Amino acid sequence: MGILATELHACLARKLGGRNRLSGDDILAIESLPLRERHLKAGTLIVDENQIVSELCLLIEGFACRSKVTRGGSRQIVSFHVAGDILDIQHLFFAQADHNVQLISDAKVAFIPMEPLREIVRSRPEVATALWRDALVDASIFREWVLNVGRRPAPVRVSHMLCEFATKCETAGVHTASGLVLPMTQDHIADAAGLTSVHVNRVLRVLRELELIAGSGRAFRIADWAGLQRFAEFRPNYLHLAA
Amino acid sequence: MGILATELHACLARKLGGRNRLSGDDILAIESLPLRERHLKAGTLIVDENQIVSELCLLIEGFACRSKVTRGGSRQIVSFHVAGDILDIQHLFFAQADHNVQLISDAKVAFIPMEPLREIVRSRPEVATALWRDALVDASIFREWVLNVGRRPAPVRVSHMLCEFATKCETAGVHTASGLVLPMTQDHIADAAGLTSVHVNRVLRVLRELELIAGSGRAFRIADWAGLQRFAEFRPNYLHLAA
DNA sequence: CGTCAAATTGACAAGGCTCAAGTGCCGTGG
DNA sequence: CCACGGCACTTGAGCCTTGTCAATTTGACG
Repeated sequence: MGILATELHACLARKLGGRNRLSGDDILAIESLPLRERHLKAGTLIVDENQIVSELCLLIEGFACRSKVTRGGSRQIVSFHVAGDILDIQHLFFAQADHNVQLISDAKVAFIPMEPLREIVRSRPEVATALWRDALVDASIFREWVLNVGRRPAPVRVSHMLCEFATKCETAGVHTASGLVLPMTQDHIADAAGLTSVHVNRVLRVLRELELIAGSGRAFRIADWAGLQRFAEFRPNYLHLAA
Repeated sequence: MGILATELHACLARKLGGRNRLSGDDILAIESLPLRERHLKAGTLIVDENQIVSELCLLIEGFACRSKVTRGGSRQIVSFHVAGDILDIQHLFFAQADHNVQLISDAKVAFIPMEPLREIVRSRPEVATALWRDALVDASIFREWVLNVGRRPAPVRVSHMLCEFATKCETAGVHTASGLVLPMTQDHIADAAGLTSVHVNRVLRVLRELELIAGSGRAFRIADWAGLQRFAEFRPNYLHLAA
């Protein structure tokens, strides 16, 4: 395992320890997990729908998303992920995947075999609780996405998505919200918002005209963080960052 | 607790035992939970957004939904629930609610105080696992809803929703899929599908013309279950009913 | 038989999609 | 160092799905 592995374990321990009280033994158990590190290219499909999954994937560095596809072939992204996120905890219980997990940028990930993890979950309730809680936050975010995609007009919808992403990035320590540089293309944003990339482009232009964001292409930044949040009706409570 | 309480406990035990292996002690622990039964009227708000929640609610009989509301006041229903469903397990970990839970029909529910439940979760890993798994199924359904609302045209979207609801009803033993009588109004369907009730009405007419459903108003039934599933591109894998 | 909520229908408006063309950027190879 | 190719971004025109507004009908229930 060595030095490198320790860094990865630390990432996991930080993630789980953050909002939970883990004992020293809990941390030790986590650090004893075997894990396999990989550097993967942008676009790599980590989990494919219907695939049988036997490892958990932890995102150490970079960005990823989960998506589902219509029979007609249109894609819907259902979540974005940043460094520190656990990508498919559900496979602790479901062998077969019901969605895709794909890298948005080049990334560093760690794979953990399910079996030892299941053992820890059985023997260490606090660790199980920490993972469970994390999954519940995910679920809360999905609910907000249903609302966002179902009921908000495109400009608000896209802004809301940007606010959430910026907040996740800031929380993960990737960068500050106001300096946001998006790893995703307008196609990604479109697939996440349930819009076309053409329309996302137009919406971004409007946001630029409102001086909520500035710059062009992928390299834009949030020009007015408070204003964008107001416009997006963004209230981060559903991210359950506190407590 | 007596005879009546035993029936409610049985409901919970059945729900959790179904896809999990619970020991006799696990069942005993569940049956020792204090619970409070209530008969409530259609429309009752069980959980209000931002409210502090200290009890878990189990739906024994009847139908419920969870919803979120836009600043502008439009409502998005994020899930429907049938007899046997656990309505807000997330409050094991989050005191503050991030969405509403409301009854669609008159219903019988049971409230379980969180503290004894937390104790069981700490001491009985198998019970915790069963609850956790249930929450992961919920999350999977939310993902499907994001896809449904984000990427499917209205007629397919509504059909898909009907298929899911019929399947949940059948699984819960409420009635068979083909004899479905909806407890919800077209307003509910609209708020769930991210459409207007006017448009839902038009869509239902189309489905009737296609002879996928029959009857009028709320009292319609599925006329062609296989056909409706095909039309809706409904694949129940995301409900994780097996294994 | 009156009342009220839900369902139904029509006419019109609009937000977002499709199709299509063009631009800018960046990495690669000559 | 420059030319080329590819990919993402940008913009325009016209269409279509869905929303809005408003009136009417239906059905359940007291």
